[in-house]
Parts: sequence; C-alpha cells; structure tokens
Amino acid sequence: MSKLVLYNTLSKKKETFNSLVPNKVSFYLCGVTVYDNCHIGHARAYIVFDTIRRHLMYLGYDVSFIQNFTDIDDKIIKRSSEKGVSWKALVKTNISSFFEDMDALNILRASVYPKATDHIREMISIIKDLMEKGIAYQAGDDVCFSVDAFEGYGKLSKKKLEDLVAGSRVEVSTEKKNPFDFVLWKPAKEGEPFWGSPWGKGRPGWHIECSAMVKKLLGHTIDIHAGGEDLVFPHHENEIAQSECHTDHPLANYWLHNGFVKIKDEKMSKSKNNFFTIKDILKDTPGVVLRYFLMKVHYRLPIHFSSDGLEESKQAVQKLAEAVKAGANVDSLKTLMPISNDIDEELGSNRISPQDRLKTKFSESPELTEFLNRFDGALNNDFNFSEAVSILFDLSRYCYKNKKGGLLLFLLSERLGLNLVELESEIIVTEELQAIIQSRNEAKQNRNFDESDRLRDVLKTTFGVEIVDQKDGGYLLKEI
RNA sequence: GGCGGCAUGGCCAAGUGGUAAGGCACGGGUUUGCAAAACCCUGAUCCCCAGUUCGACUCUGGGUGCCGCCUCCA
Repeated sequence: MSKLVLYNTLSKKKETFNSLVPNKVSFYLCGVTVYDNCHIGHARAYIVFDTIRRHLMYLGYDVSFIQNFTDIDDKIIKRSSEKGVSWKALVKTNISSFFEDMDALNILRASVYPKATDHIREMISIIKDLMEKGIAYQAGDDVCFSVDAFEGYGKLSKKKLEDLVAGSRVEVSTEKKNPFDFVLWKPAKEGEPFWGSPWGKGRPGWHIECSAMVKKLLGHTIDIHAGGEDLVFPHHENEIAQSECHTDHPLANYWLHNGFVKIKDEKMSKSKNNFFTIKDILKDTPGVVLRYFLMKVHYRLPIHFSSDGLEESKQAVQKLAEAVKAGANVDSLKTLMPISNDIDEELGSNRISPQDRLKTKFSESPELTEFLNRFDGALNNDFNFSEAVSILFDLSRYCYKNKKGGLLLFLLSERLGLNLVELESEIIVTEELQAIIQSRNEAKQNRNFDESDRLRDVLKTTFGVEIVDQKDGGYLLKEI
C-alpha cells in the first residue's frame, strides 16, 4: 500500500506523512472571523480540509480536528455597531449560519470549535512570557511582537524582512521597532468590548488566539496546521513566531494551504466585494453539487467560479448518482453508516482501520479492489482529488456494464463527502399531477403517442417534472 | 521592488522522461413509439525559443502571458 504523501508549505516539497503519536493526528484548521455569512471561498477551504480529514480517518488515524472561531476583532465591532446589535448577538447569529452551511455541504463536525474570547487568559499568559523574554514590548498603547527577535521569521512564507521592507505597503508606525512587528494586545477605545490585562483594558491581536488555542487543546507541537493560502503571510508566519518563541518547539510539522476561489481571474474576497455567499449558491444548487465543484480541482490550485462550471458539476454528479443506482439497491445505501464515521472505538493494536474493513469487504472482487486501490493511491498522493474523481467515473462505467459496484461507488464518493443519494429529490405527487401521469399512460397504451408526448410536455412546462419511461412499463419522475 | 504559482483538445481539468486520465459540450451511430439514461465511434502533441537526452508535454536556461502574497482576508 502506498504511503500518504503531502505537500508541506514549510519545506515546499511533498513529504511522507508521519504523525507524532502513532495512530493519532492533531490537526488545527484556522476558522472564520464570524462577522458575516461565509462565502464560497470559505466553503472551499473547509471542504478541502474536511476531505483530507476524512482520508486520515479512513487510514485509521484518530484525528483531533480543531477549528476555531475568531469571535472578537475590529470587523466584528464595526459590523455590530452598523447593525445596531451587540457583538455577542452578531457572533451568535453568524456561528449558527456557519453550521447551517457546513451541514449543507456535508462537512463533518470538528472535534472542538474553540472561541477566541474563551481563551483570553491563555493569550495573556503567552504575551506575559514573551514580554519577560524581551521579545514582546510596549509600543505606545499596544503590545507588539518584535519580529527581529525571532531568527526563523519568514521561514514559512519564504520572505526576508529586508525584502519586505523594500516594497512595504505597511503603514509606518513610529512606535514600532520594526514595521512588521505585529500587535499582541491592543487597548479598547471608548465603548468597545474589553478584557482586563497587565497592559490595561483591551483585546488581543488576531494572531495570538491560535497560538493559545493550539497549545491548550493540542500541545506545543501539532501534526498539521492548515488554512487558506492567504493565511501563510502574515497570519501563520506570526503564529509560528509567537508560539516557537514561547514554547521553544516547532508549532506544526506539516503546513497545508488551499488555493483560492476566483471570479473572472480575480481572487474572491470581501474587500473586492466580488463574492458569493454559500447561501447564495445553495438557493438553487444542491450542496453536493457545490461540494463537487469546489473539490474537483487540485486543492492547492485556484478554481475559477462560474455558473457554467456549476452546471457542468451538476451533470457530472447526476451521472455518478445514476451509476450508483445502476450498480446497487439505493434503498439499502440509505441506511449505510458513512465509512468515515465508522471508526473503531477500541484503541490499541487490535484496531481495524476503515481502510482495512473496506479492503476486506471487496476482497472477493479483484476488479473492485483495483478501483479501491487506485482511489486510495490518488488520495495518498497529496490528496489528488481530481484523479480520485476520475476513478469514480471509471467505476460508474463499470457499474452500468456489470450491474454491480454501486456500493463501492457510493462509499468512495462518501469518502470525498459527496452524498450521492442526497440528490434524490422528493417530488410531491399531487392529485392533479397523478391524473396527468395516468392520462399519459393510457394514451401510451392506446398508442396515441401525440397525446402522450403532449402530456409529457405539460408535465415539463407546468410542473417542472420530467417523466422517464422504464423498461418494465413503469416510470420515474425527475425534477428539472 | 521582493517572493511564489499557473499556462494541456470548444470549455473544465489530471498526469508520466518513452508518444496524453476524467468531466461538460458538439457531431455520427446503437437502443427507445418518442424522450431520458446507457453504450460505441470521432477530436489535442501539451504558450514560445534554446539546451540536456536515444527520446521531453514532463528536466535545465531564457522569453511571453495570467494570477497570488508582501494591508484585513479561506
């Protein structure tokens, strides 16, 4: 069996994955600042890392998967005053919106969703330590981190401080020793939320929260730290600086970053105001289709968002869903436990990974085992989702030809978080609808095909329902 | 200015030092009363130039174009 290999931003190379503790993975994903609804750029990041997490679980790792909420910052304060609601209320609303979106995209719940404001004490303690070490200092009213004090500064983003200064867009602050020094603690202005600290009433800077939560929840060094590629600099760079000065240990062994969603060749972002929220898209696109669209491209490369692309994805997902039906009894699939949830609770050497279970399940069939191995190989190679998806289509061809393999197709899709059964829409058959269907059937039986075609058209145009005749004389209804 | 990524058939998109997965769309055919689905067939020599090599789309150098980070940002 091939080993898991992944691209590490830190080394800029693909590396074989080895966890710190056998069979366990500590995984920290930078989450959202909850001042607004999530957009599809967030969706991509969380889908990508959800799929990666599912693969780790599949390989048999017990994954501690942490995703934080940044629930206090300037944008939250600004937005809440604009809306005339308390910052706490704003945060609460956006967090529940976040979970709605995650559910719609079939993203598994993280092990823990820590909030920044629940870790102020831990942040203060780290800042104090950095002050005592002479790495942090008081710059006017702010407490700042001195980037010159950390030798490794720039090692993640491959930036040199000298180069940064040359083309700097950073505002020059007279108080800072170096323009790239960043704020650890800032004072609250009149009317702003605040927490007490040795440096007065205020709130933490952005970066320090992750350092504090990683240390508290996962320890000084973790296996994987992940986020969007825009977080590489300065966020992750600054996290490394703080944490490593504080603990004297590497923050994370593997750094994973996903590429952007772009619109018309531009990065989609709040500041450019060229974004779509997840809810915008979900209004007329099933979650599984959006998920497919956002993960069919290699996770480190940009994706160009377009409605054509979404339509293409819809067709593709439908094709897979049809193939599952051709190769298996769909009703039996609905009751199946997702393989990624099927983790052995027993620890120790006797544990059986989902991978081993799946292999055993299909060991009778060399052909299906081959599909499974190819699929595993694709994911083990730096999570090559595109290749994995192409194997799904190869398998769907097999399903049609052999009238089997639907179960495997379903399970492999599920490993990518694509719930194909989800597409089945429940069409409510009203009496009126039923009457037309019946008339059409009668017309058909009387070989009055002009009439039956006319009724098919009525179903289509006035009910939005496509009727598909079956070999056995029955029919299926499809929503258009 | 510094650092980095990308450039593959109409569109989207994998990939390997030995002559290019998959998806969508198009065309032809099989099947079907019709339709849908499925199945079969058809289509690219991989941005340009030079080099290394028996052989490069895949390696090296140069160029062109697009994008990202260097400010909040998934």
